[in-house]
Amino acid sequence: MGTPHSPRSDTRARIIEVSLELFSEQGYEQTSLREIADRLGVTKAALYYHFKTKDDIVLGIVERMAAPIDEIIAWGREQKTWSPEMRDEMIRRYADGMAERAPLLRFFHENQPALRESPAGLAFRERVITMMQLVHGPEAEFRDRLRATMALFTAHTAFFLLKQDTVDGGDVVNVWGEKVPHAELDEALEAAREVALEISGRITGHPARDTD
Amino acid sequence: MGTPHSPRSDTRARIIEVSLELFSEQGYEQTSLREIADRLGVTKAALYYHFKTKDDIVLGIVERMAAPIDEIIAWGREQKTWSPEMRDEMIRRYADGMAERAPLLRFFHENQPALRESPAGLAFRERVITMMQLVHGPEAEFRDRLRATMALFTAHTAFFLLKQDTVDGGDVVNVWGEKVPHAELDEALEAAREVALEISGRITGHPARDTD
Amino acid sequence: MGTPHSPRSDTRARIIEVSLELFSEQGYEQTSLREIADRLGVTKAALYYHFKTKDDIVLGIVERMAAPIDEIIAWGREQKTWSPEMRDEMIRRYADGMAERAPLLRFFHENQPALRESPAGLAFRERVITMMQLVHGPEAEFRDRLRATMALFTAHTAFFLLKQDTVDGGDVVNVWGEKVPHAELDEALEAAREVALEISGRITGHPARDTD
Amino acid sequence: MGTPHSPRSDTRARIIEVSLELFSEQGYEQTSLREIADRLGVTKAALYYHFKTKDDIVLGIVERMAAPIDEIIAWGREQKTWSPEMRDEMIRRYADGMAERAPLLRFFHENQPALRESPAGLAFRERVITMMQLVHGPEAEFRDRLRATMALFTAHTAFFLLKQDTVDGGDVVNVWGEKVPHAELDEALEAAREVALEISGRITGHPARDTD
DNA sequence: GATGAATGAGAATTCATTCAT
DNA sequence: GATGAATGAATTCTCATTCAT
Repeated sequence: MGTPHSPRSDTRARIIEVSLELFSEQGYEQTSLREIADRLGVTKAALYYHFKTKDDIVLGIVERMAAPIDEIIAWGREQKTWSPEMRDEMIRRYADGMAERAPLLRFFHENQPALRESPAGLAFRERVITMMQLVHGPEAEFRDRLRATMALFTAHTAFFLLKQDTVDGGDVVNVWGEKVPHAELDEALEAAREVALEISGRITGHPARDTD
Repeated sequence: MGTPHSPRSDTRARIIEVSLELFSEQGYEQTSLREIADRLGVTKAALYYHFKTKDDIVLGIVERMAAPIDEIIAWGREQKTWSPEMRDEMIRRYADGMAERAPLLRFFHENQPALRESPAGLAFRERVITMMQLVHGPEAEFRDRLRATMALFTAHTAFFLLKQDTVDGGDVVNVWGEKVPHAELDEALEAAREVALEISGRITGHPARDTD
Repeated sequence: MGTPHSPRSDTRARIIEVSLELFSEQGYEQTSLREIADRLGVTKAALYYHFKTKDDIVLGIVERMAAPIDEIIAWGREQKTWSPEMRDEMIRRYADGMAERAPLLRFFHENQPALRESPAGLAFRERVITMMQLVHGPEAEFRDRLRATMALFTAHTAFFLLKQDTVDGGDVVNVWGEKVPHAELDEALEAAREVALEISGRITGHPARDTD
Repeated sequence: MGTPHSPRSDTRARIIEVSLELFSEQGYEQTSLREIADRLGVTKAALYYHFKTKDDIVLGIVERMAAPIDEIIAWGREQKTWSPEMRDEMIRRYADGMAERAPLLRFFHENQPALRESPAGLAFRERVITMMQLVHGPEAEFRDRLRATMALFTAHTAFFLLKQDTVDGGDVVNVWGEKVPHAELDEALEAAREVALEISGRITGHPARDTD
């Protein structure tokens, strides 16, 4: 014990991976279980061995993918009092590693109607709200809450503006239809962090009070 | 006689109204034509008398509802050269009247996967892109384009944060689950305009050049 | 009176014309009333002013188009006794004027399942049977009945083999995909008559007996 | 054990069987998937487990049923040069076993409009054309091509003239409404072969040349 | 002589889900 | 761990037909 001595079924992991990929690209409703199964080279029934329902797959996605966000939240909670420095550090940590987080965020962002009622949707929404509360601090007024929201959104919006629609092999095309050299991607992430901090920088907050 | 002959059947208009309502509340995929027909007290086939396809209803929605946005675009185009004043005026006009525009924006915002390929989706996306270009001006760099995007998003995000999920009769509940007195709504819109202008205020642009 | 002094509605006639055209090209089931109405520049409801049902249009077609066949039948009945000469004259008369008759025959030939039960279908089938009986004469045995059938079929089969699928403007394309110069059409009709007579020529019949 | 394991589910085969039966009796358009499913005692969805589309069922029919025709074609191709003997042997082989082939031929013969564009229709039409080409030999003139067509048609026309519409229990009724004793059926097939050979016998062809 | 608006019935198809093996 | 076969419920859409105007 201690050592994971058998790989067991990595199918579960692959289902999660592929599902997120497809859900994020085409949408939750637009992706059928057959499609997921086909891409994995298994049958639909196999999916049901690992997950009770389609929605349950989403729950699996959240569980496996939300860890980095939970870490940010955990860090935020550790800081006993809210401060502008902590606020900006939250934003920075969120903006960093956006590249890996993007599919998950895109998925939840663009599939609100399908997920609104689902346990997975609720689980995720809760995290987002917590993040925002930590950014704007306790008892914030509407203006600050809005700023916190927009600062966080900015990070992935930047990413979607450069969303990767591969056109004729590997080219990144932005939302305006222009081709984007790969170099710009880093530049964009840099810009995202900057603009997000601009927005969060206006948050006044109540530094004196507790985070919770 | 004397009175202008009333439109023989306003069914078409009512279909558009009800559809937008349902699409915006529940999502495009989650709303079936049966539901729309039922709420209107007609049969599904009646919908097909007025619209060739479900997607065609969305096109109808865009045509009837996008007029105010087209007006803003038209105004923007009239200004022959880009300037910070014009930039902010665009934002102000967009933020005003957000209350009526909200369902349309929410609908497009939350149903991207379903509309991405559709004619209606393209028609709308085009408008959004044009709006953004007018806000950030010609030949803008990524940072400014991102700011323009976020400034516009801020307007309706503010609205969604206060989205009206009637719980137990008529109460407005915000995204954090708090009940919101109606008074706050105006306050929120005011805040939205302010924060949006904060963001757009950072756009440098190239004032010398033409808008197009 | 006596002179047709007002054209009245020629719409009825045009419906019949266009319907036969479409039914013959695409099939009865494959042709919707909307299609017919559209091509005529009227509404579906207008069709119902002139005909009680879709099937009634077919009846109209038969009534207006079957006259030449009725003439052949009438001629056949006038000949009090069956004879090889009369047999061949029937075939010749049938083969002549095939060009105009073709759409009607094609229509009935290719839409059997749809017309089997319909009054129009029965009305037409009756004529065909009568024609065949006149060709093979009374109390014929199966072999002769089969020959009569094939002789008559030959006439329009020849036509279908050269059926007019206009490819890139006016070219006639036969069933083997070859382009056919217009000259060949007359040649084909000539061949049809010849082969049909070859087949009917084998019919022995019972010359002594009455036609009926 | 010992016995070859029986095919797990013969549903696919039964779908093909029943579909051909119904398509041939009532026509392709006139037969709904519900009807097929009902007669099989399964649900419509079960059909979709085995076939992607209604048209795909037809493809299945062709694949399973066209084998005997393919064999005749294969035999024809083996004969390196065309000859009157080969021509007549083709006809004989085609006429034999007409009893089993009849539903398939009737189906394609009477449902041309529905199948014209479909893959299954094309697959079948191709076979028919190949058959005809083998019968009339290479570079035939129109007259001979027409004769080949009619000779082949004769075989199943004979069958349809005696088509089995069971009226009041089991009686065979021909196209003229007469009851037909079962004995006549063999007689009819014999007649069909004879008349078909009469027609093909007139084909001159170009014996010197290759079949292809 | 015709239209605009609507309907009822039914069609093909899709999909998440189940279960015996 | 997974499959093959099947289901039930729904969905979009089409079509002939009706009828008040």
